[in-house]
Amino acid sequence: MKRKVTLKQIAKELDVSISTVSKALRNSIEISEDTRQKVQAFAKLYNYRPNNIALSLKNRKTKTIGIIIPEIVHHFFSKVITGIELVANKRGYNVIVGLSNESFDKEVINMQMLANGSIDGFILSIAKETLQHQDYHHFIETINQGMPIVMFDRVVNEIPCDKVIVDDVKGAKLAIEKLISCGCENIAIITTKDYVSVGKLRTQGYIEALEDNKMHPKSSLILKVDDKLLSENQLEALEKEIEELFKLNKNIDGVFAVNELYAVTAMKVARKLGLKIPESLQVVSFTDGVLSKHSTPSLTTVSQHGQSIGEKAADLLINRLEMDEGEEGEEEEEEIYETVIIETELIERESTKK
Amino acid sequence: MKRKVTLKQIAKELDVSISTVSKALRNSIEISEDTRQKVQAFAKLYNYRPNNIALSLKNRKTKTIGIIIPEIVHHFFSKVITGIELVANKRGYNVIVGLSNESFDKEVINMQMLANGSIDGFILSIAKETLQHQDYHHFIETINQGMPIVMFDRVVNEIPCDKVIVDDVKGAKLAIEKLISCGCENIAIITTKDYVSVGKLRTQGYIEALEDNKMHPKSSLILKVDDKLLSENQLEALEKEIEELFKLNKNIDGVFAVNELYAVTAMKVARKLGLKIPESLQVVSFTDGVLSKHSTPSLTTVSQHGQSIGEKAADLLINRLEMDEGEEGEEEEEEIYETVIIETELIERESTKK
DNA sequence: TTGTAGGCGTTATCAT
DNA sequence: ATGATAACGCCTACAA
Repeated sequence: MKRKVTLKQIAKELDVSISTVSKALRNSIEISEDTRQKVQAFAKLYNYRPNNIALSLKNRKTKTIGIIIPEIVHHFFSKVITGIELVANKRGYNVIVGLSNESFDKEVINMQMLANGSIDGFILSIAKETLQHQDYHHFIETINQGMPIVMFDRVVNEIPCDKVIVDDVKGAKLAIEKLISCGCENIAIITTKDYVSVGKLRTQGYIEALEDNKMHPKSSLILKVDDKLLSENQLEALEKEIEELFKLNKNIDGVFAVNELYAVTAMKVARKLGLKIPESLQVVSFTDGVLSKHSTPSLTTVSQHGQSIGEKAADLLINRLEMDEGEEGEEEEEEIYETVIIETELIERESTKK
Repeated sequence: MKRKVTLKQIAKELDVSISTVSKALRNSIEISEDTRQKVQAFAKLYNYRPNNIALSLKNRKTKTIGIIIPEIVHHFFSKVITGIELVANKRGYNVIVGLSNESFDKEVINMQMLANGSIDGFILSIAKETLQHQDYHHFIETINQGMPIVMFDRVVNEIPCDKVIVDDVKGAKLAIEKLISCGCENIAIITTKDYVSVGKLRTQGYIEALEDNKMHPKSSLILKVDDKLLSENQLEALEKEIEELFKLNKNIDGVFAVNELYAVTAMKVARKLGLKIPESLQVVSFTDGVLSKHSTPSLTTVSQHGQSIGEKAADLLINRLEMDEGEEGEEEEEEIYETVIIETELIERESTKK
């Protein structure tokens, strides 16, 4: 097995100095045509490739991006990664992934592991636990050390960094307006407890949309599910809560669910109760994933364009990284951070009327 | 913004040598209690962390694992990543992800990017295109350079490396036997063209299981779908092919689909044709993902245990990496490679009878 | 045209 | 008990 060949070895083999080899390979005009040829031929033969680690150390930049997300088995997050990877690779960067698993500690540890030189900057979405603790010191510290962060989806305003989000309020309004325009008069929402920021915002959009249309939001139609029911796989409990909702409010003719799983489960319960979709009950969901497309009936959803979010986040981060290059030491120069809003889109399928 | 502090800076600040600082931080007994305290206090204050890149360069190992998979927006692959990440982190490794997007070129490029020092070893699943070209030189080269590879799921025997696979034949038999034991007499299979290795193996399992039970596999019941229909999002075409299958074979009472999407689509078509599931048609699918769990009816599936696959792959790789440590140069010592088979499991849900 | 030396941050070995 | 030096692999300013 031929170990990876280095400049040094080539130099020794060809009996020239290391710097000659280095220059020859970079086609420096300082080097004679002759040796250049010789070196390049040899390098090609032995399949020489500069060692990334050495380059990183020398250039003080790794050309890799650290991603920290709560979980990867999740359509939205994997779409985002796809987007990040796409533009990262296009711009010569690699992507290293850490999972927080919704845990504060794992988020902190993972960030520390990566922040010690392994990466140039972070793209991340905050863990639920961190959101609850409201402890953001690890983000602040990372940023203070000169490592830029771009947050997406689950962000928090007080952190000075670029952000890419979806207008959850607006997206929810899109959904509700669709239901209203299709004749719904008693629209329920299935959402999460308020500490999940996106759940809260979508609920807010629901309420605003109703009010905009002179309809009165009724608290009995707002079901705030404990999202542990989701993560801990307690489908039955979720079904029971939803069934209760329907039974206590027989006049429900529209449902807005803040995620696919709630939507699919609501449809299941509804079917069990004899409701026809979309004839007697219409359903719209947030988050456009696999379930929506392949459920029966397929779901009308508000798409967040996860991939676009990833692409934008990567561009923001890399722009900042490469911007910094010019002005290394120039202390505290009134950084301006951007918050990009990716437009949501209503994707109409079979769970609503035309 | 206080840049990351280095040994050098601490040394200067405290007016000692770099090596003293280094030793003090590692609690060397060579250093006086006094200076040790002083250095450690200072280091803590400035939140000193050794630079990973420098360590990697010095130790010639990065403590990171490169993953190359065809795509990440895919329940199975993200489960595998979860598994890899879990044990990698536990054993002090990071994980860097590259997507081949099923393309040969991207697979090669991604591997090259990572193989130049960024990682210690690969865990990968081969791109479809590579499987078709049957061009595996990039794997061979990587291995020859002393960088171990662990392949999972889509593997190819001729490459000398550890492998983690599922017994696709056996898994398929599990599915067919379930259908037979539930009274099915005309079982169709919806599978892929043969160049997709797992599709081929599952088809083989289907045929063997039928023969084992003295039933005659009929070619009219074997639908080999061009898997481009899947990736290019041409659901209608898929539906049409399946509808055709049902119409030409009215007596079908069981369907085995080699993936969730085929299964869900088959159920959709069946429902359209007025077939009741599971009363008049039973369905079993390979690959246990989100769709199976949340479709209506929920799907009986053969679970591949993606997370276990990932965990096992990571353990195999890290074991090999840490084994190598002892015997660096010891040339060609009759490497023994392992192929681990992760057992499949039948998960019974509503699409089959009890 | 080629080579030397220094440095990126660390650690290990060998002085002092 | 502390420090100088070399090395990991690469690049580059400067010297020859």
